[in-house]
Amino acid sequence: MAFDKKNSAGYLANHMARLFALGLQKRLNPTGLATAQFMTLLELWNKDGLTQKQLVANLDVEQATMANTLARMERDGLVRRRPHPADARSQQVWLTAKARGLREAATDAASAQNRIALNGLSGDEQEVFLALMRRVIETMREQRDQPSDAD
Amino acid sequence: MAFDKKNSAGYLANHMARLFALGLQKRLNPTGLATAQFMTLLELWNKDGLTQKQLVANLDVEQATMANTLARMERDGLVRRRPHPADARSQQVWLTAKARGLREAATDAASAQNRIALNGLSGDEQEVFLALMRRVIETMREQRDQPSDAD
DNA sequence: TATTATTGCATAGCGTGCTATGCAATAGGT
DNA sequence: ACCTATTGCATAGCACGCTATGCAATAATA
Repeated sequence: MAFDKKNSAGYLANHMARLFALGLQKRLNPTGLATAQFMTLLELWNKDGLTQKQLVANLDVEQATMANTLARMERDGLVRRRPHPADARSQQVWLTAKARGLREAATDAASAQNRIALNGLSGDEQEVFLALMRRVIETMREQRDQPSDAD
Repeated sequence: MAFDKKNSAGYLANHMARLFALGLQKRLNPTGLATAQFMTLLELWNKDGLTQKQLVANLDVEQATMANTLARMERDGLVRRRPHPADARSQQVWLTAKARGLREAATDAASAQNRIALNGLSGDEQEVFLALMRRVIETMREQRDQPSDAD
């Protein structure tokens, strides 16, 4: 029996994530935000002045990825980076007024995308679906963080 | 109530897909394949000599994305593109012996990644999970393909 | 048949993810 | 105090997704 993509969790996850990203991208268009910028803003709206290291930990992306995202956000006038008062290696990331003003429109866009994507599922099914994704994510994170057979 | 990423299907889908991609990438390393190359090979192992247009339709990616993936695959000696006998605009994509020889190792790698990712779910839960993803994908595809308010 | 529209593909440019690497600042060990 | 480790970040290079655009071949139409 050949490998069947329609029964492959990874294949479906990739396809689904691409569709989510496209939909969100389109809905975020009026705000001028890109998807990774929105993800980062979610953290900063919640707590301003985080360091790059904290953002990396919260969002589970690589440090280099976050450095580039922050550079684009600074270019676009969404954040400013200021030296950390206690550690000259580190910087704190602070929102601009512009970024603070985009919160409602952006979260509305994301909520709309989620609502529409899950439109075909009952309330119970939606809960089950989120819970299953959280469990699969946790499994893969543990797997990743346990090299088990390090050289 | 603030937007909560842990209850956002899109956020979870993105995180999950990144973890799947990383895991698959690592397992595919011995074969030298990249993830999009593997996805494309899945189609060609099943039916050789497809056109770029057919690959685009089967994998639901943009034409330009597939053109670049095929260029990298040709560079890596996985496929050759030959003119279509009936339409000079089109090309057929043919596997090399090298690509044919990678089938088992690559599909084993993907199966292992899927197995480990779903390790924490019961057999029933795995079926439910796949079915829910398929439904959400279908919902978003329909949404995307219905511009509804075209200009 | 000549003109126009469509189709199939390539290329450019960019966002977002990764690994690998380098550098400056801090922390630790002698 | 010095030397070495580690830590925080930036940069380079690449894969892979997207949109926008251009070109050549085919199809459709007047």
